Amino acid sequence: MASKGGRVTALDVARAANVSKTTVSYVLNDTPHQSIPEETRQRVLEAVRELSYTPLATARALRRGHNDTVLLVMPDWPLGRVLSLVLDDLTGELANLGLALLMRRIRKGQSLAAICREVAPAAVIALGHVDEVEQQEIRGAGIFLSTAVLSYPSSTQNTVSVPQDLIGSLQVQHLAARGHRHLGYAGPADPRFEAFRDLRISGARQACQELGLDDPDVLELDLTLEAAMEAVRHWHHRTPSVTAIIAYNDEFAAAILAGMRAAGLSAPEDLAVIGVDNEPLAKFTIPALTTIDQKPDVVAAHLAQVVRNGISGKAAPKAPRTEALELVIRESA
Amino acid sequence: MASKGGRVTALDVARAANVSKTTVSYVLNDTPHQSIPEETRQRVLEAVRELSYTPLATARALRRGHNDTVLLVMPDWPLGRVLSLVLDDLTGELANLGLALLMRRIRKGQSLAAICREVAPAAVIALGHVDEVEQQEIRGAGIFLSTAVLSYPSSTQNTVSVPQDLIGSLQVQHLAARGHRHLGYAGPADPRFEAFRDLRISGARQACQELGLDDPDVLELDLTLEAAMEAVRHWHHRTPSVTAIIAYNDEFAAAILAGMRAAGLSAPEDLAVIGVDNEPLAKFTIPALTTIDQKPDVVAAHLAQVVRNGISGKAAPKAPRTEALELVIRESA
DNA sequence: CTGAAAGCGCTTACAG
DNA sequence: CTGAAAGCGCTTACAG
Repeated sequence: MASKGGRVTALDVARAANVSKTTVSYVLNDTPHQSIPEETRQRVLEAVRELSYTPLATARALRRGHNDTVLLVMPDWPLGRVLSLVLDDLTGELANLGLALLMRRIRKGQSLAAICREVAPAAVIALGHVDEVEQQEIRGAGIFLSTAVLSYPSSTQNTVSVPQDLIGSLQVQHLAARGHRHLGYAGPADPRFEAFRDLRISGARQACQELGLDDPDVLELDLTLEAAMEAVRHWHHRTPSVTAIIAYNDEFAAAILAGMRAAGLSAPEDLAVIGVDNEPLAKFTIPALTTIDQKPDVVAAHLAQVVRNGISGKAAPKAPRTEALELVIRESA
Repeated sequence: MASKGGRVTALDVARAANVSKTTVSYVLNDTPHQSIPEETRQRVLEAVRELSYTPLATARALRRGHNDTVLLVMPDWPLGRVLSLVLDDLTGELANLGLALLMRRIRKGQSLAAICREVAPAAVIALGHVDEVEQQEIRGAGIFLSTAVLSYPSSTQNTVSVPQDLIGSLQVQHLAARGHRHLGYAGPADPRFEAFRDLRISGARQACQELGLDDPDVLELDLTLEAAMEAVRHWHHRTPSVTAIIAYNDEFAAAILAGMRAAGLSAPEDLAVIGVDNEPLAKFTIPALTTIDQKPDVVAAHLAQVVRNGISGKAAPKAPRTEALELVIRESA
């Protein structure tokens, strides 16, 4: 069946259908401004089916100048729960656009532009910061869109950012609404979380200012029961004593809850606690954890929309701010 | 600089270095059995640097017959924590082999073989079952290796399976060692978890038989406090009363713990509980959760090894069984 | 040691 | 309405 080497090519289909490769291509791509008689069309499709022909993506990509992938470039970040869920949804959204997700880790010092030149994707989603020069280079190099930066304040064009600062401020707003005036912040020391942490803390700080609260008492701690107990004691015995804790995420929140219990305190009376992420276990902590859900489906849908618009040259859609975030009130605060 | 269209090609480099494209390619690929004088070599590399030349992956792929990606095909499974971690590690491992991970969702009825023909990846990792015919087709179609099936009993060639049945049996073994004779099983009703759940349950069943325990009392429940309370009451009031619960994962385990607390029971005295996954919050439940950790790094390393061997035509390495699993003993069982 | 040339499988002006 | 031909940018026998 195949001409040689086993692979079925457009030429094989053309022969079988008694047309030229050109016609095969026109039919398969629904090329506009071509009028192909239904009868011919059917003959081609029949041959395609008959021979189980699948166009080779690399050949098409070489010709077109770019392939049907969205390159996702990840720095050394741990692939956390929320990001995983976003990617999960995103693969589905992109599939609807005929695109697959190509994941690549990028190491410090590697040039994103070089990777883009190599891969020639339809679009790029870069996690983390991309400097102006590289952005220029990428946008200039191909016609392809380069989009997105997760988690950073939206400084640049086509930036998708999950508003980390807003997370911090939502946490504070909820605690303030519950009457808390003196807040503590429990976050990680690990530099890999730095970017996220600093944005969240700064959002919290700003909200405190706006609401006339004290600046939160920030503590960096390890995720151990001992560290949590110590932190809890520190906050509880301070003057004026801290009455509510903003946790970097549910993990820290759960640690604080466990630390409180070990220290003989109970939430939310002695100390209220609010987390971030709405981890699956969060509703089963005791007391059940109040937290901020970053809606992965909203983020993924927006990301896909940005890519779609970018590829077709349209302006980026308005980024969700509060829409991507949901306060989940349970018992801990 | 570039000949036209903006893109710098091997020809531009060749001109700049005063050699032919052939030589450029030889230098860049370290083609064996070629003896290129150091001086020429340097001249080429210098030109490459000068022009910021990056070979176009699609062109190379077209020529070679396959590209430098590993196609990861996912069925409709939710991308859970463990799988995310595996993928996270895997991207790093594959990067070391010069491969990127291409994620594609596959819908029921879509032909995996067709996707492979389209993408022409260096290797395929298919999650879920792939029938024999398609396996043949994929292996036959290209020279590329098709590998892996997560979670299924290793029936076929090149199969990587995280031994789900072993998870169930490890859970039972631990509970039995603690003196429990009458066990309950708490699992999901959602059919998307069916494959995993059934394997885990069957592993648990088998272990019970081998150890002379009763068959576990399996309950399917929703992840709500109410459902958990009801289940707890059911097990507690049964005759003979169940004394330990095997949970499908930490989420179910945490639900059971919360249900127990709501029902006035305490773990592990009234009912011991063991989970699976070692979720980040698991060490902060009260009491801290005993669980089975599926070591994502071990699984990822093995997966990468399978791919590496497959590509170079070597036999698949022995699959980890117990090595990929670790019993994490805390307080709940 | 080096280069001219073929060819991987597509798409798309262009000519009829 | 249809096809012959060029060309996307590589790699690799092959010939010198």
